[in-house]
Amino acid sequence: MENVRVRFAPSPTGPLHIGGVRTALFNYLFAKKNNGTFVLRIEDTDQTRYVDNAEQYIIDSLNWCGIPFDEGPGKNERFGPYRQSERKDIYKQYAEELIEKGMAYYAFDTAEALDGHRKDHEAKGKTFIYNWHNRLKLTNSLTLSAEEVQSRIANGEKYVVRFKMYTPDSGESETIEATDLVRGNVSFKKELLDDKILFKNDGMPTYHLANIVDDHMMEISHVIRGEEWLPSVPLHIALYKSFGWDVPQFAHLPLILKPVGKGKLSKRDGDKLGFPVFPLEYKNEAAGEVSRGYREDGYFPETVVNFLALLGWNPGTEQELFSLEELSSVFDLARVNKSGARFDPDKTKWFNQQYMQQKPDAELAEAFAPILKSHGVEVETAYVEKVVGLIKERAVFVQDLWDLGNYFFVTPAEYDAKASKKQWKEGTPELMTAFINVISEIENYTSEHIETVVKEWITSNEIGFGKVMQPLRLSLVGAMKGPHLFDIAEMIGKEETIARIQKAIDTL
RNA sequence: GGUCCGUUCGUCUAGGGGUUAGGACGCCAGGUUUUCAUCCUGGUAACAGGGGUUCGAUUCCCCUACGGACUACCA
Repeated sequence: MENVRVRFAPSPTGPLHIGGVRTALFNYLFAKKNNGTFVLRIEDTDQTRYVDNAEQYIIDSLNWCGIPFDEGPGKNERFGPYRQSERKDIYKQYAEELIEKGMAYYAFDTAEALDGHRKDHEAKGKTFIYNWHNRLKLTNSLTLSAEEVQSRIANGEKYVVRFKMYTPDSGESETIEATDLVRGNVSFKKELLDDKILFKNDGMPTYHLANIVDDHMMEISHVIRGEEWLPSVPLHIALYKSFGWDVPQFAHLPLILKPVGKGKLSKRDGDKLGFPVFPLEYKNEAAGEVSRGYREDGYFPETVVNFLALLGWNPGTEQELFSLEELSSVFDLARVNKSGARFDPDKTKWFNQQYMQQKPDAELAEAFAPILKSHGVEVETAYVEKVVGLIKERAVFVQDLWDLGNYFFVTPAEYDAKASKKQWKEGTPELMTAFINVISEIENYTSEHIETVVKEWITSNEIGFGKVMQPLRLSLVGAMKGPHLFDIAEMIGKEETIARIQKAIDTL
């Protein structure tokens, strides 16, 4: 494909939702697959919803996921600026161009007046649409004289610019056909479409105008975005054609739905069901709220990328674990699903567990270090790495490591009640006391050697493995869990082994 | 209400005119591990409904139902 340029164009109105991250990811993958360019454009035309730190949050999120933009604010500004608020002056001339061509018009109707019309129609069981049906009954440059329009504008009266979507009997086609790379052919009847506002009375363009002007100027070849934009495709196509511009290819991605119930995934679902819906933790200073993030919850960026990629897309093979590089080479819009995908928190955990197993011990040990520190544990990195190697197969998150392996660092403070009752029976204290003597004699205190000696002792004394091993595990670990017992013994050392057994005898 | 889009195990999905409808997550059972987990093996479970077309439909067409998006001077 020649010169693929795609863009991710979020609105800085708050933290980037996981669905937005997926849109960004699919754009990124499509760009990489086709040797294209991934552009970030900030669509901040709504001044009332602007949130100050949102843009930085978006950029940080993309970077954390490992899908940085090639071109955007402050980076390779070939077609900059990339914030629509900084491109404000560009849009007005295009709105005016359309007016001159007779394809758009000034409208002076107030929001209140329009609201009134909508309510009146609703009361009669009809729907008010500002289009060919009504436009000649309203206050605009189609119904007002040129002088009147000029004087109103000269007097500073607020106005908007509306697009003349369709006029019956004008010889134009009655439908707009579009080809969507995900959905195939879609068709819209123009007579049902409304005369969308292109330019707002605050001097800012609406999304629709700014979007197509920028996509054209930035030479965007493929528009890959959420399904919520599908209904505006006819407007956008009409707009491109009005300007005489090439229409980019469209691909509308299916939505990500709630794990249970109706509708699309929202922040509330995360709060309710206990999983993040944002890539990074987000603090809303104004509301005094903190939204959890995948990063802070212990998910790896690889996990997030992997599960997001498989939400609405599949490779057509049975492979499920993909690195970003692999995705970049196999991704294909033709294999994107049409229907919405329910989000499954369980499966995301499974992905994290898979990546946990793949991660080198050194990397996990580094991530584990702050947690150890918070528990007042300070040990050599090499020791932590060994521990991590022994217990990571039980972990889903880095923070699980402490619960799974604290006994490698501290003496058990208490013993699992159920296990104690079951494993610590009459005669056990005496047996364990004798066992201490056996341990004390061992010179070469390695896992393998301890095992040989202990097994020999158990066999020759006809004691039974369970009678020794179970209480021993309880003594060393405090519960019936953990890796190979003699590995633990070696790790904590002979003295500590003996001390723990003695403590168990004294306590239980 | 209107417009547009969609519908295969509980969930993510493969498949596609003749298949024992495949995989993954979850769940259940067994095995391994003298513990737990991992791992292995097996099991559970689906073509929304009704009409066509056809020798034959889950697959193609239509209708219905259901789900979703949009219907702002928000994106």
